[in-house]
Formats: sequence, C-alpha cells, structure tokens
Amino acid sequence: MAKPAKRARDTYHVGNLAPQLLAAARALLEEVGPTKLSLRAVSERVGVSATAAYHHFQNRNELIGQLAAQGFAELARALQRAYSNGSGLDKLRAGSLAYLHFARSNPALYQLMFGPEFTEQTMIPALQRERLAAFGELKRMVADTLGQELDSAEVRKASVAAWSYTHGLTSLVIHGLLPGAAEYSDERFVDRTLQGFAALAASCSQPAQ
Amino acid sequence: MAKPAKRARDTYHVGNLAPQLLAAARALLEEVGPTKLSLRAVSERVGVSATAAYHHFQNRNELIGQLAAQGFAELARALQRAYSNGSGLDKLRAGSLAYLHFARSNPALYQLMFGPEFTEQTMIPALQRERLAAFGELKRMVADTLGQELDSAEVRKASVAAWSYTHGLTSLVIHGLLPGAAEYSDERFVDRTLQGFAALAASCSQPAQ
DNA sequence: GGAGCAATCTTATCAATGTCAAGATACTTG
DNA sequence: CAAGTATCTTGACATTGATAAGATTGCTCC
Repeated sequence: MAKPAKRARDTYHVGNLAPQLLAAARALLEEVGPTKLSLRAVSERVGVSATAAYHHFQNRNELIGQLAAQGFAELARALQRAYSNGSGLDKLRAGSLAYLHFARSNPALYQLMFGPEFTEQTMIPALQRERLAAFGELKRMVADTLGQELDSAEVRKASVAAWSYTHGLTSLVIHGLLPGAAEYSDERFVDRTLQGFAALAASCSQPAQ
Repeated sequence: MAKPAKRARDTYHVGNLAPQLLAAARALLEEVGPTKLSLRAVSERVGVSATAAYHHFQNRNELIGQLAAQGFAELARALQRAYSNGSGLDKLRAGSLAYLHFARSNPALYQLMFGPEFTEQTMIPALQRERLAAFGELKRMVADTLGQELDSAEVRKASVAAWSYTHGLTSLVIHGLLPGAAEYSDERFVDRTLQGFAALAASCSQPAQ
C-alpha cells in the first residue's frame, strides 16, 4: 500500500518550524488580541500538532517572549529611521511619531511588549536585550538633541522623561482611553499633547492668575 | 443522623458573598499577579464552591471589571486628596506623586486597570464610569493650575499631556523598566522626570550647540 | 549504500480553568 | 406553615498549557 508514505507526507511536518510558528503567532496575535493567543491555535494554523512547538520553544512564554523581542527590535529600527530622517530640532517629535505609529500599526504586539506577562523572572534574555537596545536608541536621540554625552545624568533624566511621555500617550491611545482614538492621526495626537506640555510649562514658570 | 444539618453548616455559605469575593479577589490579585487570577482560587479562599460567583457576577470579566472600577475610584480619591492638600503651584506634582504612589501600592491592580483585558466591547459600565471620573479629577487639577475653564481646548490638551506623562512614568516603573524601580522613592522618580522635561523644554526653546 | 542515532513530530494523557445545567438548601412572603 | 425565589452545590464539558512515550525523518559513520 502507498499508505505509509502518503500519510507521512500529509501529517508529518518537516523543518523550519520555529520561524513559521513565530510568523503565525504574530499574525494571530493581532487577530485575537494580546491575551488570547493560544499555542494550539498557532500550531493549527501552521498545520502542525499541538505539541510540536515544544521542540523549538521551552514553553508559551518563550514564544511570546520572542515575539515581544522582535517587536522591540522593530521599534528600535523605526526610531532610528525617524532619528536620521528627522529635520532639525523636531527629531524628538519624529521619534514620538514613529513610536506611536508603530504601536497603532501593531496594537496587540505593543500591548504584549509592555504587558504584565513578563516580569523580571519570567523574561527571556533576548527580550531584555532588545528592550535595552530600543531604549538606547531613544537615549541617543535625546543626547543628540541636548548636545550632551550619552551617559550623562542629564541625558538619562531627559530620556526617561521623553520615554514616559511618549509611552504614556501611546498607551492611552492604544487602550482607547482618549476620545477619537480610532480616527485621529498620529500627528494630531503628538502635536496636541506637545501643545499641552507647552501650556503646562508656561503656567509653571509664571504663577497663574 | 446529624449529617444533613451538620453538613449544611459546614459546606453551605450564606449571604453577603459578592463583597467577600471582591475582597478576596483583590488580595489574591496582588499575590499572584494581574494575569493569573482564577475564579476558582478566589472562590476557594472565600470557602465557597467554584461556581457560586456566577450568581453574583455574570462572568470572570465582570468580577475583575468591578475590581478595576474600584481601583479607579480609589485613584480618583487619591488625586482629590493630593489636589486639596497640595501647596501652591506644585499641585500637579502632588497629583503625579499620588498617582505613582497608588500604582506602586497596588501594582497588580494598576496593571489590571490599564491592561488589555478590557476593550470597548468587554467593558462593564461601572468601569467606564469610574475611569471617566478619575480623568475628570485630573482635568479639574489642570484647569485650576492653568486658571481656565474646565472644558476648554487648552485644558483638555494639557490634561492629556499630564496624564500621558504620569501614566507613562508609572507604567515604566511598575513594569520594572527603569533602573532602581524597586528601591527608589516616588519623589525621586517624579522629580527627576520633571527635571528631564525641563531640560528638554530648554533645548527646544533655544537651538542646541 | 545501509545501520544506527539524534532531531523532529505525533498521539495520548493530565491538571487547571471558565462556564453551564440541574438539583439541593436557605430565606422570604403569603 | 407552605410555597416560591434567591442562593449555593455537585457534576459535567470544552479549552488550554504541559509532559511522556512512541513514530518518523534525515544525517552520520562504517
């Protein structure tokens, strides 16, 4: 009978599985949301048994950890692009725009990257590395804007400030906590918030009333 | 046999279950983290069967939704306290401090409140209401600081800016993405970030180099 | 080229979890 | 005190992450 050979071809999957699983997971992630990604669904989409993934990843956490690491790597590249293409002093604005744009283009991935699934203990090395690299990119932008050394206290403080503001705005937009989160443009959000900062700063330098 | 009466006393739980479930869930939430809160564990802690909760909450989402709503209510009260006790112009700083302090005192609850579990569809009304109320408290603070009407465009923009900055900083601290997230004081984080903003603002008003 | 070995993949299975259905128990109201 | 409703329990089912053991593939070494 031709049964053994044929069945092998049909049911057995060979080689190159890890990248396929990652790709399928990434696509599924955006379809079902950051909390409902199941290994079984990913495996089924690739056409492989439910436990095949365990030969390429230790567990679910490592798979989604690699997804998140991938996300941080892309975010770093987007920041780098914005940094080099930005004109003059609004390179920081370009960075914020790139950050927000990345998050709105990959909302589920973004929520995964900053979600509660990864603690210091349950974090894979690749994720930690890419996250630090992305933050390093941001520090480079800030150091350049301020015209100071990369590791000065000034730059560190300003970097945290820039990251806080951008990450906060992005989170609020992604979670739909701001009116018009669906329809407004990235530019509108970023520029309006910058105007808001200007207003706050002005009222701090000169006593109100 | 005394079996029926005795067994009834031992196994049957009567009355006042919803608040007990919420309290147990709140405590357990901080113990196991924002993603691993199971209805069964909550029920077991209260000493009740696994399905008893379904007579008081439609499903798991409604229970944790009420937890999150409770969190926003407490956050709003904390902001209000900071607002009325704050001295002079740094009422906003007091607000940021209160925000960060609440989050660090209830990290799992905070992550739940801003986590991906609730979308516009799966959100219970109470949660939406308390969230808006908390944001309203922030807008009041900003309007007072700016000396403007509560619903002016200026106040709305500045409120989003203030919320973005505070929420972003808080998220980064809670997720452990900043060095010293465990040991440093709330004041240190807030003040250093404010200094960072000042540096950024200064370099924007006058061209660097 | 074939025997053996390691990597890869599958099936079978288990424990935990959210949820529903049906029956048992307590409280309330006439 | 009887009847009805609210509350609680037991039993069950589907989904999911994970492990163990067996089947299949491709590679290596003679």
